[in-house]
Amino acid sequence: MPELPEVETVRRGLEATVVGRRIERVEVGRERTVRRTSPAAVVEGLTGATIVAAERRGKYLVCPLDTGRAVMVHLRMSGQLLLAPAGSARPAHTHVVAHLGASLERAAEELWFVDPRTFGEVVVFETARADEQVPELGRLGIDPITDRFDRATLRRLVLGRRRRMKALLLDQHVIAGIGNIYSDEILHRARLRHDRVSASLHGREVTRLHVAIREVLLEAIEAGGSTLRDTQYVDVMGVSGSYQHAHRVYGRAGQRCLTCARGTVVSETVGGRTTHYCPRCQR
DNA sequence: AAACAAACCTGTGCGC
DNA sequence: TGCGCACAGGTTTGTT
Repeated sequence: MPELPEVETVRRGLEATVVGRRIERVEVGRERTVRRTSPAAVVEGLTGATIVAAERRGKYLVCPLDTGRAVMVHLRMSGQLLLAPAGSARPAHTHVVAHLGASLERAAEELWFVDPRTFGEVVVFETARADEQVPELGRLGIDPITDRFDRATLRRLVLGRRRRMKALLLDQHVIAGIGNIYSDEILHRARLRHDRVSASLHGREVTRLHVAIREVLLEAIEAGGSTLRDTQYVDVMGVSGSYQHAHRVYGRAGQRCLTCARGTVVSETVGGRTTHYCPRCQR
């Protein structure tokens, strides 16, 4: 479910609400969620620690603690982090609960990790040993909303290999954070077909792609992400995003292309993922 | 090197 | 209304 814009929205929510607060108590209700280590490791690693920051790397959330450790959370398909008043009734599939002490601004609260499909993960790791304990963080590609992601960098990433463009955008080792919704939206804005071979892109196409990646992701963050009809994705306050109303191809199969007004949006399965595009204005 | 399928799970929406 | 099936935002692993 959540891609870079949704994870960034969650990160901002955490930054505004839980940074600086102490974790007083932790409950782990589902072993699978902490499968990397163990329930005891997560309880012991979090209890008594103060959250120092809320960071994002691609689709991963990382919160450094004041203990030399950090907690990594990946929401995968159906994970949510929700903030609630202490003692609130928990929704089904609440697998981890962190009890947060009161701060000057906020009363005592609970931070819930809710995840029906249980693909999501919570890992407490030692910052100094991140390479061995959370190796995937070190393998992530460049984050596309940072200043380092300039046109020259993208050009090198695209022209240096022969990958179909959609597969390239989805590869977290190349660019970190783009998933199925935003790859379709980005390629549509860049007017590129999903099956274009990366090394075949011309200079102007690289420029269009660079602009499209940044614009789509930044606009989606501005809108608080995309919440599809199953409302799986919400921010830490339980609020839905609104970028789904700005989608131009995702979920619009059979409908008129909003950009060229003449083509019809097509949906087909590519590499196991549903792919939407306009065959008329994407080449 | 790159493409593909399967695996991990549960919930929802659709057709009949 | 109920049932069964296809499908879903991600990532890793193993095979072609």
